[in-house]
Amino acid sequence: MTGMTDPKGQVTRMATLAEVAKHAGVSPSTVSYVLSGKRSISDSTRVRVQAAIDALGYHPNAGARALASSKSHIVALVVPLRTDLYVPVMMQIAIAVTTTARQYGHDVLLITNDEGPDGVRRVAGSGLADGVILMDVELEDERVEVLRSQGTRASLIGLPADPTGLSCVDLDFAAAGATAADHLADLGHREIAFIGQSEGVYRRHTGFAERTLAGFQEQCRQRGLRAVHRPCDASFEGAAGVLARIFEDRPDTTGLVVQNEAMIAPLLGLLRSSGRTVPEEVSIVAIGPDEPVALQTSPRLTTIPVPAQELGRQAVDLLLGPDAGKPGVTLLPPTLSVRESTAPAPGE
Amino acid sequence: MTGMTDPKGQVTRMATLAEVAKHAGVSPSTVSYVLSGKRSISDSTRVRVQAAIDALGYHPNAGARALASSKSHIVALVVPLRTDLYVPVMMQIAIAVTTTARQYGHDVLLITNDEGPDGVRRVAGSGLADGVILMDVELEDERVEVLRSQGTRASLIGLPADPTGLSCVDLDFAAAGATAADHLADLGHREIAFIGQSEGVYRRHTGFAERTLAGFQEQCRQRGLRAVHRPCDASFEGAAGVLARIFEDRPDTTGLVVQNEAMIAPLLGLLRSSGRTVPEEVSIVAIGPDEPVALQTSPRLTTIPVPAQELGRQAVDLLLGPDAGKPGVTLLPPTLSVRESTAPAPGE
DNA sequence: CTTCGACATCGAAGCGCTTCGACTAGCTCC
DNA sequence: GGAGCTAGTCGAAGCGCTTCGATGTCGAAG
Repeated sequence: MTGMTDPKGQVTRMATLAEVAKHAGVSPSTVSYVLSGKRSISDSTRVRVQAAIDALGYHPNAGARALASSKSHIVALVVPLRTDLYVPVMMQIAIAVTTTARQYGHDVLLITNDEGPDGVRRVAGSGLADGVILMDVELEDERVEVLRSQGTRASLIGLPADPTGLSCVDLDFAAAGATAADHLADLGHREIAFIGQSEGVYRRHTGFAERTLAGFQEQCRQRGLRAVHRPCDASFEGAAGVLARIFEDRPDTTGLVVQNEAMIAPLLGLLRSSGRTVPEEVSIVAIGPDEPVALQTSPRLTTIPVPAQELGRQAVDLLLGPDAGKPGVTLLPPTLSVRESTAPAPGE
Repeated sequence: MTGMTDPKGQVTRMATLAEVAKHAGVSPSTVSYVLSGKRSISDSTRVRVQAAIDALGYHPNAGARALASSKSHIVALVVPLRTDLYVPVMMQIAIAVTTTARQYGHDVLLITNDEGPDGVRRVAGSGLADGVILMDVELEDERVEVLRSQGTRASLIGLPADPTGLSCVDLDFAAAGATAADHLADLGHREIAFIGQSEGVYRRHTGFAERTLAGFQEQCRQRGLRAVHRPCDASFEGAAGVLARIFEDRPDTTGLVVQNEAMIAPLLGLLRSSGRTVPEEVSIVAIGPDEPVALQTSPRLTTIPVPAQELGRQAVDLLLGPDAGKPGVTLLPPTLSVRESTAPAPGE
């Protein structure tokens, strides 16, 4: 950041507020108040100051501003390093967070989880960020403890075991699981299978996977469906093995609920090549993928999408919005987009 | 950032360097030199200061540090909003950039392109970032002009039309296109098709697409292959249409080069259901996807991967490394991973 | 015609850090 | 034995901004 080049190509020092003040013939504090609007300013001076700002190409210095006001106007977004969760959804959330934060005049600092809880400590402790948004929250999450003990402003995308005192937002995955079961039950399916995330995800107690499963199983019970759950690794072989086992164990299975976005394409391929048509013989509900993926397949998928954009937006609102800091859990209701991968059970 | 809670749960103000100095019985400047290592310090004081730091849980204040040193230790990463480029690759780059930057003691600020060139102007002009990394660089890119005129430290992932004075790194896409052609030629294919990005990508003159195509076509000419190029939208119908047209126009086509990651799965599905086996009847080389995708398909894909991780790492090295600031273009040589989607042409 | 508040502006005191001399020992070297 | 070092430390001057009184003006209220 050496400075700007003037029309002659000379590098000039960056303009300061004091210079703007001199150029406009007012005191520095007046310029500051013009910028912040924290005190009333006459139209005439406001115009003059604005002109000076434009003339000098002035940008307030972020460091100085942060020091003086002890507000950095930065939020930290902690993203998982892992690649076993659906990447496009992460990206969508990250982008939604960034654009929403900009609307509050904030920027977003990207923190990867390889620093673990220390990343949060560092960023909050140094005043680099005014607040923290955590993605991929686990049930027992060290980072959450750090946030609590530092009194850091934060909002979580996902639910820890104990959300006391925290702002959280997430899809209501239990309801999503139940909705999927309901949809298949309504179509007359009686024997269905749930193809989930890889074992590791369940072992890590990433809440969403367990909540989905619980909601699904409970609803199956209530609707009298026979259901099995199969974790599934993100590989073609994984999908093939799981699928084969399902139809071996329960040849009459006619409905599949899939919560493993990466496996959708392989599954469809496998079903097709094993001669089972979708949706005539097997119906599929996908939990997780958003529009793009669902529409790229053939047949188009009936889905319960993760509202990535909305999650990102709300996380920022919770952090910076009018009633920021009020703890509470926001669960977004799932929506079912019925497309072409589900149909009445055979013989219905 | 209210502060820390002490063992009794009281919120305490954050420790300052001055307090650390007092606690250690030295002057503030000494503490600063301990932290920065810019002057020699006796072991005994170093130890005492370190003890004070630990005791008080001191973290230097980022804003003050930035103001005093006019270095923010932040780099801005400008990511495209668009979703028509391969998202996982972007994400991998972003993560590689972040972890590499941390090794240089820097953090990463995420800027989305919805601000356009102004985002770059703002971040550089305010001293928020020490440098900028641009992704998805277009041939004529406004942001590049801003960087030039502000004299901002920057490195680009991708190549603008005129890279004079800039540090750039990218995959050698021309070589990648040539390598793909070569591989198919070596296997005896004579009639091949290039399935590319959506028309929009070519229209925007995103350099990589054009460079790939040029390298591919040139090599086809030299090897005496008949080749056609077909842009392809990211939808199932798009893929279906393109594929149908290819085999209508040139029924003897036996090789496909695909530079459109999202379309790989649909294409494989379509080929299978149209009764063309891969690789016995049709060989496929994919340019772009990295490991995960290539291994999730069946058959596993022969690919020329985009070395996302390496691109991210090098972009940061170019920005912060030992000989930062030296302009120049780094083109990474493509690698061909031969897997199961390519085989000798039928009848060879 | 005072008195009071609202409005508009200024001055100065920091915010917490870096950094540049300056200073003190304790050496070496001739 | 004084000149010239180097290593180790300190003090003070900012970096560019925000913010809190203080000050001056003017019209409305009494």
